[in-house]
Amino acid sequence: MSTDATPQLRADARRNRDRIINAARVVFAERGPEVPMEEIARAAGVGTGTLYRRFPDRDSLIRAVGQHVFGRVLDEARAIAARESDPWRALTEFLLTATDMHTVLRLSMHSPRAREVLGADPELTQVRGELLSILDSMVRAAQESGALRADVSSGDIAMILSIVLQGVRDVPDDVRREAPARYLTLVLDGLQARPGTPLPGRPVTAEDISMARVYTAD
Amino acid sequence: MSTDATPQLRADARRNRDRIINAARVVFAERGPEVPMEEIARAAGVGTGTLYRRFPDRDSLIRAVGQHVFGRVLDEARAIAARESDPWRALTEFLLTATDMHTVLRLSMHSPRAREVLGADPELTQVRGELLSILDSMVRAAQESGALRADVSSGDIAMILSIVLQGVRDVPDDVRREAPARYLTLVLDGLQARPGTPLPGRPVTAEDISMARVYTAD
Amino acid sequence: MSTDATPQLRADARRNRDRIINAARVVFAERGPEVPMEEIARAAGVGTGTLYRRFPDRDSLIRAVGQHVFGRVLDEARAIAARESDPWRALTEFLLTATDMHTVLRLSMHSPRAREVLGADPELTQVRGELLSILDSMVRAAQESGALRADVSSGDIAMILSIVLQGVRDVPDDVRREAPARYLTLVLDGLQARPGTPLPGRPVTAEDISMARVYTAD
Amino acid sequence: MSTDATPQLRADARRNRDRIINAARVVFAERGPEVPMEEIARAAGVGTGTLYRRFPDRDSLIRAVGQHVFGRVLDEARAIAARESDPWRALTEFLLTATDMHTVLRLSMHSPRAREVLGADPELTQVRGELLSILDSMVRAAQESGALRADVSSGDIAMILSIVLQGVRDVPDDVRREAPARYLTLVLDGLQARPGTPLPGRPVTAEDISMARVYTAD
DNA sequence: TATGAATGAGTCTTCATTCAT
DNA sequence: AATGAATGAAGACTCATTCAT
Repeated sequence: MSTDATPQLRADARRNRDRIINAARVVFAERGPEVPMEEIARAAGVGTGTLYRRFPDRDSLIRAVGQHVFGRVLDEARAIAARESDPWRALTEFLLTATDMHTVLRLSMHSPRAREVLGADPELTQVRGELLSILDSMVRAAQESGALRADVSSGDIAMILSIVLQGVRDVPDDVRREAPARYLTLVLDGLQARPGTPLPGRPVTAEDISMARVYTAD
Repeated sequence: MSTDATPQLRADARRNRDRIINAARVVFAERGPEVPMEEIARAAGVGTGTLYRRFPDRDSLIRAVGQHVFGRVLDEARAIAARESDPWRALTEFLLTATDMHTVLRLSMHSPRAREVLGADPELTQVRGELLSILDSMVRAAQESGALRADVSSGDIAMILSIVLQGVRDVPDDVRREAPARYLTLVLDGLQARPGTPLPGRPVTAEDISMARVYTAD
Repeated sequence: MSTDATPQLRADARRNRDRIINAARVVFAERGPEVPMEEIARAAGVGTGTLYRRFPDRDSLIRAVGQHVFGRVLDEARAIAARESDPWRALTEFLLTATDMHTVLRLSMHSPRAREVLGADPELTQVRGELLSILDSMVRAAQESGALRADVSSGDIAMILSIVLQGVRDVPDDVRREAPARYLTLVLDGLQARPGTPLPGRPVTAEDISMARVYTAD
Repeated sequence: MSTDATPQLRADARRNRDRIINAARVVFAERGPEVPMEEIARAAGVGTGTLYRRFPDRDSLIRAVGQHVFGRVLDEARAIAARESDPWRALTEFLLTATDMHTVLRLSMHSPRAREVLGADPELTQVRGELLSILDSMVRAAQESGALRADVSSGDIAMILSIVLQGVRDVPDDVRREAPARYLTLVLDGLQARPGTPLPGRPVTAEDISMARVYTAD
């Protein structure tokens, strides 16, 4: 975990904090970010009072969940960048790994409320920046190696990832589980097209989306 | 418009109904499907009493918006099917047209609540069925013509469409406007790959998603 | 009534507004300014929703009660100033009238909360300013006529009034009812003492208490 | 100190108890008697657990503060009665001393809650009784000596004291500090008026206020 | 014993829906 | 028929008090 803003905490309090974040992650995913706080408390096995002691309001809980998840993605991105020398494989692996890891986030973060809150969090903004910077390196390397078409930029990739991560619902379980990887693979084929169909619009750079929430396309 | 559940209505009442649906479409898009009803009434320029006379509760308003938008997509799909003889062009055009037409819907329908309501509406279910059937014909024809790779099915296409329609936020205006067409084009390149990378999972058929809400991947 | 910030209101809404202010005046007096809002609503014979529609939070209700009561005192002060030519009688009458009229306020306004809220209200600040200015004229005239000792100023009078208006509790009803007039009369005797005992401290002017809440000494 | 309900206590526990009472006295004065218990604990430099070990609930803490302060007034009253032979000077000195000593109490005790709790405490009732009895002697002696007007009784004096002790706020510091002595002096001048203006109401006796809380006119 | 974490009842406040005007 | 006021149930949040560390 890359981010950790809570220095010292009694062992039991620490444990509760973790349980709450995990419960919130799951419950937000299932019921949206407006679920009654009591539901989250119940899922975490604590009283509402404990929930509020740890997170003084809903927004701060949303922030904590966001930081938790983004921190994990960042760790993963760093590991892949360090380990994988082939540029196309690094990019591919990163996208698929992120997909695999964060089925959750794509569900958690759908709401104007969540977007606003996360967008205003400086800690999260920084993590997102680092993530984009790693992605940018991967994209450039893959283009230099000739594996990736030239008319896209790292912002495009981030957006595609975020879009695909939205996921689908109300389909058979196996379909839902496979969907992100399946459609990401399809897009990756499109990204290798040489020459591909001319793309409408212009390449979207990392700067373009520095104001965006990478994984929260909506 | 294909669907219309409210046959006779005085002219002014009719006008109110339309204003409300349009206001709701916009306000749902901007503020999510949980906006206070009063806000919708205000946007429509009517009192809450009038809103409730026309739509007895929030769900019925959500349904009406859904029917309105789906109806327009269906009309368009029929027109394209009738007009376009080249299968790949028909498919492409349909997807891009749907993209263009429904920036709105993708914003409106993100919530467990909306999903449930729309999923339970028989009228909407039927429209969706017709839409899927048209899409299915287009997909088969495109595969027979050799333009479309064989390891996907019409359910895949519907899901991809629904995913891309989710759209993005917090990016420059031109980027947001172009995003659906841009990434759909990219996917279409992937869909033409011969041979493409083997896709994980299995083809998703129209049956698979008959329980799904095509445009509400969330 | 001197202050009225609420222009047009449907007849029934107006009636409810008045009932709420009156109920709040009484209930604040009896139970302090932290009574559950529901209690006030019940006393006014309305639902909590109505209460909140009219006064979006507790503070705005406190403000409304304060304005209501102060407005009535101001009206009375003006009437006395216009009617009474003898300076000492004017002062005396004003103090006793205020006493008589506002048994209520002295009970309503005891709390840091109430003080803060009322102190921050510009409308109320202005009414208080006018009141002080009228009182100041009365005090100067009474001193010029020789009826009032010279070592006090209008701020002193306002403070004394506010102190006496605090009232007492847990005493027989007749005692409580008479207390303000009785002790004010006693003070008035002290105010006529020529020469009186030298007073510790210095005369308190209207400026000194322009930051104070005249009737809310604590 | 006249009253002490907690005989044996380890030195450090004793120290904690005192710190808590003093902190409560101050914090009640500043923030009213409904301040969160945690705030009092913090001001005393202890944990809430310690606070509750010493005082099982808020009421018992209010009682302890009341006993503490009243005890000190009683000690003072006894000393004055023993030391001062001139009746008017004894009365005057007592009133001004009480004023000087208890700026605090007048702030602490403004709330229905506090009143009720203190009124129900037998220990406090007894202290108050002794205090009234001393005051009664002083009043009678002063009237017999001719220094004090005859149309008042000891209950009046107690009430006046309690009223003046309420104090004022939001005025310059020097004014607030001097206010009780200044206005008590004014009243004392009124109390010497021979003949004074006829007072409305009737003399208030010690019996009349035996149910009252001397210092808690509110 | 001192601490501060956990609990949950009590209030405040919002807003979907009903109803008087 | 249209309006906007009234209602009250639902959910957020606070804090007195209890309890594990």
